[in-house]
Amino acid sequence: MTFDSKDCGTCPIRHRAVCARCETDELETLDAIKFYRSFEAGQPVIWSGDNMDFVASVVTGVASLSQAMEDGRTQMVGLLLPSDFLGRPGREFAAYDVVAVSNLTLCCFRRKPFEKMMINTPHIGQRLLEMTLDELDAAREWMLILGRKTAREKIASLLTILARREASLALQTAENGTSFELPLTREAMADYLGLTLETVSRQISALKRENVIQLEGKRKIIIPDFDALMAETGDDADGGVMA
Amino acid sequence: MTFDSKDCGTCPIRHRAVCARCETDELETLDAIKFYRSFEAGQPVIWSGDNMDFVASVVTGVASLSQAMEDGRTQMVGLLLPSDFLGRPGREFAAYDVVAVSNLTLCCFRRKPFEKMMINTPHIGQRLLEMTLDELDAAREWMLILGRKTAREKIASLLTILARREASLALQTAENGTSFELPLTREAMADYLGLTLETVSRQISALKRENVIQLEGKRKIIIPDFDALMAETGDDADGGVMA
DNA sequence: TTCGCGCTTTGACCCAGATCAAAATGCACA
DNA sequence: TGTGCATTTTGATCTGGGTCAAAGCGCGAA
Repeated sequence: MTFDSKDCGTCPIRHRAVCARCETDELETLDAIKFYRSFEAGQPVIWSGDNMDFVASVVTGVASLSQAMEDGRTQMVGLLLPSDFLGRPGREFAAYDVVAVSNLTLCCFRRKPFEKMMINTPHIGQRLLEMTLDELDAAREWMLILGRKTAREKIASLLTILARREASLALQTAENGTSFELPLTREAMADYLGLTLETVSRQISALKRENVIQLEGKRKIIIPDFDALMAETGDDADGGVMA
Repeated sequence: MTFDSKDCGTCPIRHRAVCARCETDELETLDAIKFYRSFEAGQPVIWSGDNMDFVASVVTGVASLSQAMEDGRTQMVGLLLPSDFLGRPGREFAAYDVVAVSNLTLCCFRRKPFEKMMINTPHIGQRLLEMTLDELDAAREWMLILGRKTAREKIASLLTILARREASLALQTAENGTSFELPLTREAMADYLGLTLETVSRQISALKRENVIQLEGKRKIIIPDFDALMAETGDDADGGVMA
């Protein structure tokens, strides 16, 4: 699937991506250095160490960043949803393995001209700083999950995070409980949470058995009572929303 | 200990902190909104949720950022060494507990004027973006440690990280192996690594027994063969230095 | 409609690291 | 020079989640 429209005006992530603050003329400059690339679910986008001559915004779909050890142990270190930014200005080689988790469309910018543009287009740098600070906060929440939570709390936390991000993108606060399509395989969830896929499967079964969640097929999650799920995450009762 | 000098010219972190790129006139503007604060080892700097009307650079000493769960489980999510930045422009309340791990001196900037200054002093925003991207990379390396490494690998990784940061600050590449003062208690190391303090103690004893490291007192670490320590981290043989 | 192949679930067993408990170390201060 | 307290070490035991193994699903291709 190729993303046909080159028109930022109809772009679904126009107001959230790295270009969110750009004026019309700035968008035109960006337009000259941009191109779209699409990947099918499961396809690699780039491997750690590869030369990376672009940076990009996720337009649709989900991508993962992960780190692998020589013996095969793998830890996911980033989960990129629509509007998230991929790559680092000034970095020549990819630092992580990037994989398309679902079908994926990227809006890519040639790296060199993008870096040049950042210098005299403060809007881009400002927005990128905001997004990076948000990612750092997310990484720190994730570190608490990895370091201190039980397997059950990890699963509940992941479902909570996915449900919330889903809700913030498509603003359907569902009538009868929340529900969403799970974009990750059991193995990807395990790599996210620092667990094995067997433990992920067992904990999901347990949450289902206790009716904290319901499954429709293998991939659709229904959350009858969001607070009940929250209570399983080990986090403060109040959504911990603070700043 | 109060930091007397108001003179950025003699500041030990002048060239690495958020003000690294500032010109003389910009330093003067910063000077007008800055003040120094000192904390003794073990003292809290601020608690999560507190109003935070400043941001700051660490001038000397070490501070930790951590998150606590209601039941007391604690995960460190940031370790701030000299030149590291504390706080987030635009954020009114602290998101983490900040504690002085050793005696600590901060160069604080009043938050509101600092935010205003960022708008028309691109050097500050640019430098902060760089530093934030570096922190995000560090957080992602840390996530691999938390999610996938064994206790022994975690300890070896932490010692490696501390030794490297130490080396980059004070450039003494020691004649006969590296050595450095361990700024963390066993409990702080456990909070960093997602372990218990008993496991930390046992693994350090094991590394000492096998002569991978030596201790001088409880806190001074001597690394007779840095490569031997590296081999225990589980990371790629080549320092994995890549951009 | 059956075959093959990912993905997922479930079971049996094991072990790294947690937990609980006690002793050792070391240093500030009287 | 000893007392008190925080920190660290070490030991004994327990357990959550890993490992190994074997079925269950779907679902797309033929």
